[in-house]
Amino acid sequence: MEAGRQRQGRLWSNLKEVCDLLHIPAACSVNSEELLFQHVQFKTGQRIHTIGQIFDTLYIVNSGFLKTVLIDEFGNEQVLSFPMKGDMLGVDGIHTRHYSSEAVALSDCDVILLPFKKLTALGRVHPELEHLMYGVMSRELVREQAMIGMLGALSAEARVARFLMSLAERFAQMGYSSKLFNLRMTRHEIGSYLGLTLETVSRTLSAFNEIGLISVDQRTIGIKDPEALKNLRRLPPSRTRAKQQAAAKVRNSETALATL
Amino acid sequence: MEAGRQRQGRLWSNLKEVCDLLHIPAACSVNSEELLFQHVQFKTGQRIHTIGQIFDTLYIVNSGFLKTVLIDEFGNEQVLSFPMKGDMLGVDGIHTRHYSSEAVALSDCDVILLPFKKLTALGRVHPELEHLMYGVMSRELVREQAMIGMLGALSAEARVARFLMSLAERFAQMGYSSKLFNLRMTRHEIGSYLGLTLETVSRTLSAFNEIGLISVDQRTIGIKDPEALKNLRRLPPSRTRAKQQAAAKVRNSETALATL
DNA sequence: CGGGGTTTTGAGACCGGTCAAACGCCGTGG
DNA sequence: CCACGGCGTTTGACCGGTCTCAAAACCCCG
Repeated sequence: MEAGRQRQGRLWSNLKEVCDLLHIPAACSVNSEELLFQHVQFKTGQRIHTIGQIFDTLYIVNSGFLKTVLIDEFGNEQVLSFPMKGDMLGVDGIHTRHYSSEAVALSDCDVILLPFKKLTALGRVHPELEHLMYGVMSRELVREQAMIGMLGALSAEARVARFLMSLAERFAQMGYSSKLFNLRMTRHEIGSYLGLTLETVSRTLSAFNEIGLISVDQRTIGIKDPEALKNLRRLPPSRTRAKQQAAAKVRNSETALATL
Repeated sequence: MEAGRQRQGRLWSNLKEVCDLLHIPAACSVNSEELLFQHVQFKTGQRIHTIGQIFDTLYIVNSGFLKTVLIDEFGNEQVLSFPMKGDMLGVDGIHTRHYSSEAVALSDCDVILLPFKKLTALGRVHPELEHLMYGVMSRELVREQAMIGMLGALSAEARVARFLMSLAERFAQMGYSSKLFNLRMTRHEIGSYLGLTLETVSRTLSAFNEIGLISVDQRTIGIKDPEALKNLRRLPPSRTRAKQQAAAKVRNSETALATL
């Protein structure tokens, strides 16, 4: 079972490498050379896990691009996220012991397996690791909250603009260009992710292109005016503002944490 | 510091009571009579925590109704959830050490404080508790995923219908009537939660009332045709179905978990 | 060179948002 | 006790952003 990490070219990672991948500077007091996590490769179109499948492992993306989807009672896909390097998959399976979403590779991928049992056992020995787990799950939760906020309040154009900028940021983080990159997903998948139709996505991209905010050539996107994209908003709630700006002032008055 | 649970009428809970509240049949091997968690009361309108405030404790609702909201750069509120008995608050604060949302009491509330440090320390001693934590966070994540799916794919009527049914279920769980209950939130808050305007919410409720699906009297809602409400959908994606039903068949072919 | 999937673009319909007015509920104070 | 005012709700009329349906162009790959 103990393997030399390099067998068949990069098949195992130690704890430190996993932490680095998650962007969590875990104080690795662990001399973790001997506890290794297996890598698995997936080809484009393959599924990492499916809905209803028994949960027993979490996944971390080491390279490649995927999507996670919900499938409703009619077989309609709802895209939930586009995980890439450093993202964790499978957390939704913990609660019911079954994955509640499906993860599909949009490109050839390299994924690290984290057997959940093993992980929790380790967490008990190494508190930083446990904390790391909570942190990753919390991060995921915050991301989804932002998503809900976006779906609930922004116009189509604003959603597409933010989507592009968040992609640009991710690519920058990974060391790629944030000015020029390739979309790994179809317009349909983008639309599903953003709560829009593929036609609306396409039209919006064309419009951005016209105005000179971006350049579009099939799935190649060039970001030409990041600031404009970042600040692009539509005025879906316009009347509610005055009231809530007033409320914002009052908000800072008392936080009412009662007697602790 | 050690107190007799009944001081000032029900101010402390032990671990077992907390587990029960979360509907998690935690194998309480813990003789938890001596480790107690404090209750705190909040009056209508008070905030349990605010955005940016330093995170150090999680909360469990023991009684009452609240809302959690995001506030965007213009002061607009986006309602994220309506927590009630048994729900956990504050998980979003773990990642950045600051709460990323704000929790407000919609009625007088009784809330249990779970100091996070204390909790994780306990988790190390009692594995079931640790597992419980993961479970609750995962549950929350699944709930938000469902929310995203709803916002991304359902019509206004379907959203309102589902909202009413999910409320009915919650009330049933808590032992109240699922056929007749009071909304604790305004139309505006419902609209924000569902990604709609308050007018649309109002109109939709009126329409349901006309058709005889529900009865509406201010904030008192009577559920008259649960089945119809449960099955109510609109056909926003109609063309995409054929394709994806076909895909659903293929899906079961091979799950591609590679060589484990 | 052909064929399936993806993308673009157009024309039209409709859902849901916007703006506006009136009503009801309720606590406050004259 | 009633008048008042604030807030939440309802309802109407209108408008516009997105979806729908359709057709054509494009790309990739065999």
